[in-house]
Amino acid sequence: MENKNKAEYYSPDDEDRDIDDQENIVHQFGKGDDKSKPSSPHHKDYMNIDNIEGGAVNVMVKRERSPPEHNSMASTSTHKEQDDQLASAKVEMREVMEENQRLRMHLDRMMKEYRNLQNQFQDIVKKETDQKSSSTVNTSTHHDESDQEADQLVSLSLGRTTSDMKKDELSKILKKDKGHDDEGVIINNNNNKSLDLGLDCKFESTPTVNYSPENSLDDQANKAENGNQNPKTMRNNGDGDDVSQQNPTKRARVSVRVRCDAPTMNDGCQWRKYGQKIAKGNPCPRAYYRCTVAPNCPVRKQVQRCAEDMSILITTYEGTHNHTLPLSATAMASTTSAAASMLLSGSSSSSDPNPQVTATTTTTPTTTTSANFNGLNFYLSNTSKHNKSPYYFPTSSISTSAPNSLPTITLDLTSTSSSSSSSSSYLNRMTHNFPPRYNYNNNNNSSTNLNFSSVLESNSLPISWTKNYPNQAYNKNNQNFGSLTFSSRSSQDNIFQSYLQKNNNISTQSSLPPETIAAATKAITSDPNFHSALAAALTSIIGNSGIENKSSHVTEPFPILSSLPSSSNPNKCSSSFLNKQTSSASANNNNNNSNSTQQPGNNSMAFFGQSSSSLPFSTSNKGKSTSPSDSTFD
DNA sequence: CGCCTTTGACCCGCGC
DNA sequence: GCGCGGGTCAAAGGCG
Repeated sequence: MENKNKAEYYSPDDEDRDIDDQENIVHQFGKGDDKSKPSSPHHKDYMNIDNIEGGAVNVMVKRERSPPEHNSMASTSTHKEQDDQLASAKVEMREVMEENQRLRMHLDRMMKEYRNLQNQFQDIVKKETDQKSSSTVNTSTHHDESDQEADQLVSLSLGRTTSDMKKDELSKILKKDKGHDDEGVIINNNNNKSLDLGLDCKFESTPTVNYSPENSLDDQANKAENGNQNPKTMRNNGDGDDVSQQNPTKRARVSVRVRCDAPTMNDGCQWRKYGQKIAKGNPCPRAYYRCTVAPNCPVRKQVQRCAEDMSILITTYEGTHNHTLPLSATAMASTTSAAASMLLSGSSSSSDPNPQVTATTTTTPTTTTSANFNGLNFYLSNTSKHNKSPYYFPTSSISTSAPNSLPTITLDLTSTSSSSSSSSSYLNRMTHNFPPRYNYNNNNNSSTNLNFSSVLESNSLPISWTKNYPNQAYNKNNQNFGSLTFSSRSSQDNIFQSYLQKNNNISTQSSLPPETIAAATKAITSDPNFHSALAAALTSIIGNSGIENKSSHVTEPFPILSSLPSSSNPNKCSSSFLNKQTSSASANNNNNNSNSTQQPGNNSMAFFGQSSSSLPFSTSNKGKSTSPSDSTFD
């Protein structure tokens, strides 16, 4: 039974159909697809309200038609029985529709509240920034306040904003920034860091999205330097535009650790290798790549095997794309944005201007800020002081290193969240509280699979951020790379719980202690850093069709399913990043070396991407390397 | 032929 | 000032 089919037969738009129409649906099902469904002769009709998700009411009634030559008595009783069951089905349909209505109302209310809060937040920010700018900031910092506010508006106002910082910290940073070149621009960049997270997936419907991978730290700077930047001049001009020369406090690097057999991790972007070095302390060479999507793109990445565990690939991204990215690249981009946002928001609230996290797995007693979105570990260490650990999730490991010029955050996708029981259970609980729409597996293994893998184009191990389920498919070595979880709760609780109550299949997984809900709600609502990451993550998920998409159905609280793949290219998903695993994913288990799998289509659901066109994640580009240099480490 | 990787040389920052 | 290490350049060669 494919959800796609369900959606075809009964979409949220059809809610206002009358019952007769629904009967038609019923008959359609009866005639049609579900040949595999068992059909009991004693229950010739059955209704399976198996998935009600954000208004996507899926009602399936299978009717086994009686042959016309049945005797009249049997036929009469059968008809009566059918009528009864039809009536009950109608009743259930009404209930479902009512539930759907309630959910819509919930969503509307949430959106209204959100907008109100946004407006209030903007007011506050404006007041604060006005005060600050009048006292401590020269006029150059003013110039984009309106833009900043607009950014905040679009980007959920989350992340590192001036209001996230305490006033003294704000003024510290502003003063510090004033001491540097390009201060005006940089300050604005600073302010835009996480703000741009929400802008990364501008609500366009173009096949590419604008992306600022590392928080758009220097988005404007990059734009400014557009057109005259080449590697040589970058290196020599000393304007501070070079990645390596920028103010460390204004840049962040995101290091992604994954278990990957392939030389590099296919993140969907196009890279060109420009150097390789043997770094001290690591026998494996470090490869340097430059983004080649746009000629002047300053983004670079370093790829290196972990010395301790050669199966771990450490990819460090640095810089900001000054161009639109292929959809296949936006997933990683958004993720790194979220991570960098957390890093910078953390560092902004810290007295240490250079929080440093390495990509090593060694842990130190140093305090760190860590976050884990259901196993996606964000290491955010700070060697100088205790931090607030605003998003503590127990699976996060901690690492710090010798000082480095650039703050770096590590997304550790290698750790198995199951290894830390408390957190995994906690996170799983959180994840389970998604409405069933996110739990699209037939087996109810709600695996949110975030997949960077380049299955098709290399032998890379699918780098999946999978949820930690026992029978989680698709992880070579049974590695769970964690998953990104967006368990924003609060007012959604009601919705989700109602879903869960409605759905017996899932209810077994959904027992959520109220304290957990409360804790999660509190964590989410109280911490701006979490907001930031969450915003980025949600932005990633929702993509263009998301928040601002007025035309999207109200029945789509998170308009993801509107992008349910129907036309995806199943053969190209080299960076199928967030494929919702379904039962079909079991096939992926068998295909670590096969290039024909990991299809985001059909039963899979891609989280990242704004439209169905996003699903193929096709990055194969002849002659261009989306997964650069397969021979780097050979 | 164009684009890519490779790889030695070079540049630069930092610590001593 | 010197050495070290990280990062980058750019010529050479490979590949499709």
